[in-house]
Amino acid sequence: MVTTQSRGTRYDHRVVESKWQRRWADDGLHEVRDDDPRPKWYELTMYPYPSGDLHIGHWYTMAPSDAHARYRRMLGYNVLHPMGFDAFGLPAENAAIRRGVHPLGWTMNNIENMRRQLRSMGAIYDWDREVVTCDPDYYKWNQWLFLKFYEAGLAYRAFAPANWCPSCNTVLANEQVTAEGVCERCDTTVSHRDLNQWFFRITDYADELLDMSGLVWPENIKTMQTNWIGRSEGVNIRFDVSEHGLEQPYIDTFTTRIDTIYGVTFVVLAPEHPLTAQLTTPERREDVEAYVEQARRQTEIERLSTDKDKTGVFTGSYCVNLLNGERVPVFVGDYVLMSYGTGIVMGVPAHDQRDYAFAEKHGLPIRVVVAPPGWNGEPLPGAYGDEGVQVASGQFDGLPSGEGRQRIADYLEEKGWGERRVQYRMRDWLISRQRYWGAPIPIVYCEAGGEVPVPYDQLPVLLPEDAEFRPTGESPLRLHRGFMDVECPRCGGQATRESDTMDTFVDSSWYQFRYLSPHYEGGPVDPEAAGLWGAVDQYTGGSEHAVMHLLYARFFTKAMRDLGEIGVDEPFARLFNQGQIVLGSRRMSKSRGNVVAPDEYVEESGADAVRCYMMFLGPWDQGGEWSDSGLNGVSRWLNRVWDLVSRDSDELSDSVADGEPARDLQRAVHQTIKKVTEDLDRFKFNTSIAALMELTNLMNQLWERRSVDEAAWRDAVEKLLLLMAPMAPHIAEELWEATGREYSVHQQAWPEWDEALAASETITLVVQVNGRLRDRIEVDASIEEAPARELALASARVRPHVEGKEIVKVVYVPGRLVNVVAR
RNA sequence: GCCGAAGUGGCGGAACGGUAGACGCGACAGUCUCAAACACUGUUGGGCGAAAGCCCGUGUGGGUUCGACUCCCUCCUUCGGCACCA
Repeated sequence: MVTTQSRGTRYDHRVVESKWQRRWADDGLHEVRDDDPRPKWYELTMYPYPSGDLHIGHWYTMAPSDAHARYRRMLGYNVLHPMGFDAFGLPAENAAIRRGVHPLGWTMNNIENMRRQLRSMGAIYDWDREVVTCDPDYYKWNQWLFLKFYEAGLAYRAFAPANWCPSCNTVLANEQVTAEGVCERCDTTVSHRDLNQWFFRITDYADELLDMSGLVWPENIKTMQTNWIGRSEGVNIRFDVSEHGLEQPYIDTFTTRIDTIYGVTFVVLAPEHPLTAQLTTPERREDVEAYVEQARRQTEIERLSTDKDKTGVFTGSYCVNLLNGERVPVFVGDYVLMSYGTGIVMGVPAHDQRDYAFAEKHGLPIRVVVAPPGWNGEPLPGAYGDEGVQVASGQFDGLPSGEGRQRIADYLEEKGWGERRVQYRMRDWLISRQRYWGAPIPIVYCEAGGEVPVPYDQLPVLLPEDAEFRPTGESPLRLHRGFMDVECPRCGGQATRESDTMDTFVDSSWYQFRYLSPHYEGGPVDPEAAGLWGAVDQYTGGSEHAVMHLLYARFFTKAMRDLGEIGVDEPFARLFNQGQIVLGSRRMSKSRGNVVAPDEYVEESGADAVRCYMMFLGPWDQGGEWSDSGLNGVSRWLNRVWDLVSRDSDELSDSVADGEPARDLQRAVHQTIKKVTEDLDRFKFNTSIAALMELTNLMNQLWERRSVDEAAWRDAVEKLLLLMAPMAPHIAEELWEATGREYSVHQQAWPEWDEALAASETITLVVQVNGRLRDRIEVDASIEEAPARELALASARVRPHVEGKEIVKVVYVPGRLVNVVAR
C-alpha cells in the first residue's frame, strides 16, 4: 500500500536532546524537595572516580539505573537519584605525577568534563546535591566522624605489621590485597612493614555485620561478606609447658575441632610467635633461628601458597595435653599464621589435612579419634569429615562428635583449661595512607602530651595545596613544615600533625548520607533529612565492591547510628549488581586501546539510542558486549517510533468496520504495559525494550493495513510514549509535545494495565501426543475441558499418531494444551 | 581445594514444568536509486521431502514427569570470589 507519508524520516536527536535538556534544567524538573508530599524513594548509583573521560562502562552503570529511578518517579514517588565524584585517591595522584600537574587541578578538570558528559545522558541527577569528596566541605565531615569514632574508641593507633605496596608507596588494608598477594590497584607484590597506623575497629561490629537477613541483596554478595568476616566458633585450649620454667606455664591454642583433642600428636607455633625463642632448647637454637629467619624473608605469596610443603622444625620442647596427660613435641612451622587465633595450633593429623601433611613429613603419629560411619580401624588419610563417633577419647568415647565438642568444651571450662572463643578472619580496618591526595587524619602529636585530637572547631584540617606530593614512602605532608608544625590544642606547646591521610574508602563509606543534606553545616547529615530519607532504597553498581566498599559502608552506618547521627541500621536496603560491558569479549582498558568513547556515539545516534542500547544489549546483571550494529538496531527502532508517532492519525477513519484489529491493538497495549512494568521492577530492561519493539511492530502493521481506528491508535501512541519515557526521555518528551499532550511526559502517572483487556478472547490450544506437539487449534478462551478434549482427539493431525494405540489418559491444562497419552 | 554463577541458532539473547529460539544483530532476497550507502518489505535452527509433513535439536550422561532449557543427581567447560583461618 502506498502512503502519502514519506518513510524513513529520521529525527534530529541533536536538536531534540539539547532542547529538552535545557528546558528541564530551566524548569527545575529534577530538583528534589524534602517537603514533597509523595512517598520517598532513594535510588543510588555508585559514584564514579573522576578519571577523566566518561567511559561507556559509566553509561552502562548509569543509564539503566536512571531509567529505573525515572520509572519509580512516574509511579508516584519523590525520587532522589543523586550523583557525585569519588575524588580522592591514588589514581589522581599517580596521573598528576605523570603529567606534572597538581592532583587538585587534574581532578577538578576531570569532574568538569565528566559533568558535561553526564549531562548529555539526560539523567535526572539533581546537580545541586552533587557531592565531591575532595572538597573541604565534604572531607571536613570525614574528619569530624573520625574524631567521633576516636572518642567512641572506634579509631585507634597501633604499631603493627601492615601490607606495603612498594609501587604505590603506601600501606594497604587487608581488603585491598588480592588473593594472589598483590595490590588490588597496581598488581605489585605486596610486602610487609611494621608501622604506626590508624585503624577503625570494624571487628566490634563483626557479628552485626554478619546479619544480612533484612537485606535484599544478591546472595553471592552476602556470601562473600560472610566469608570475608569468617566467623568460627571454637575453643581456646591450654597445653602445659611448666616443665620448661617459663613465666607462663602454658601455651594457648585455638581450635574449632575440640572433639579431636585426644588425637593431638604435636603442637606448632607460628615462626613469629614471641614464645618461639623461649621454648627453643639450646641444642635446637641454631636450627630454629635459621628457620625463623628464612620464614621471615619469604614473600607473602610464597608463605601463603597452599600447595607448598608443610615445613617446620622441632624446638626441642614438649607440652602436655591436659586431657590425657600426654607429652607431645612442640614445633615451629610457617603454615601457622601469627595473625589468626593464638598463633599456635594443636596438630591432629588424623582429622586435618594440613596437620596430616605435616605429620607425614616429620614422621609423627596419626591417631584417629573420631570414627566415621563404617570405619575399619585403618588410618584415614584424607577423611577429615567432622561427623563421627568419639573413639580413643577417654570418658568421651561413644559420643557423636558434635556432642563431644560441647561436652569437652564444658569439661575444659569447668577445669579452667580453656574456654569457648569466637574467631574472625576479618581484621580491623587500616585507614592510614602515606600519600598526599586524601583527607588528613585530624590528630596532632604533642611533645608533652602525646596523641591529641584536633578540636572540632578547628576542622577541617585542610590539605595544603602547595605540598610536594611525590610519594617517598613517608607521607608527603611530612615535608611540609607549615602543615606539620602546630601548636598543641590542649597545652599550647609544640606539636606535629599526623601526616598520613585517610583511605578513600572512608569517603565512600558515608557519601550516601551526605546527599541527603549536602549543604548542611551542623554535621555530616541533617537529622531531619536523615529522618526523612533514611537508607538507600535501591543501590546499583558493580560487584567488584562486594567486600570492601559495601562492608565499610555497612560498618559506618552502624557506627553512625550508634553515635546518634542517623536512624538506620543498614545503608542499602536493596542492591543490584550490573555486569560488565566489554568489547570483543575483553574488558575495556585504556592501555589496551579498546575503549568505547560514548561521546562519539551520542553525537552520532543520540543519547536516547545509547541509553536504550545499554539496556537492550543483554540482561543487565550479566553484562554484555558492545557492538556498533547493535546500537544501530536500537537507533532504527527509535526512528521507527518517531516515524510512526509523527503520522497524521486523521488518515485513520473514526471507526473501522471490522473491529478486530483495534481490539488486537488494545490488547497488545495492555499486555505491553504489564510486561514493561513487571520487567522494570526486576531490572529486566532488555525484555522491556523488546516488548516495546513488538508493540511498535504491531502498530506499524496495523497502520499499513489502515485497519485500526483513530481512538485506538491515539491511545496506543500515548501508552507507548509513557512506557518509553524512562528509557528514552528526550524522544518521548518531544513526541509527547508534538502529539499535543501536556508537558511534561515525565510528570505523568505510569500507565496501568487491565487484566481483562490484556486477555485474549481466543487462545491457541496446543495439542500434544505423548508430549510432542501435533496440532494447534484456535478456540474460544473460555473453552471447557470436555470440548477441548473432543477437539484434540478429533484433530486430523492427531489421529495418525494414536492410530492402533490405546489412549491411556488425556491431560488438559486449561487455556493451554491437551496432551493425549497413547501407548 | 572450597563457595557461587553460567553453558540455548552464525551472533547478543527470549521462554510461570506446557507451542524452544520473542526482540535485535548478521546473512539472503526484494523495493527505492544511474549506482552505492541509508531506509523499507520479506525469508532465515539443522536434516529429509515437490508438498503435507516427519525426524533431530537448549554442554555431557542419567533420573523424576503425561510433558524438562526449566526440577534432582554425575561429569565437562567458562567466568567470578575465597584459599595453610586451625
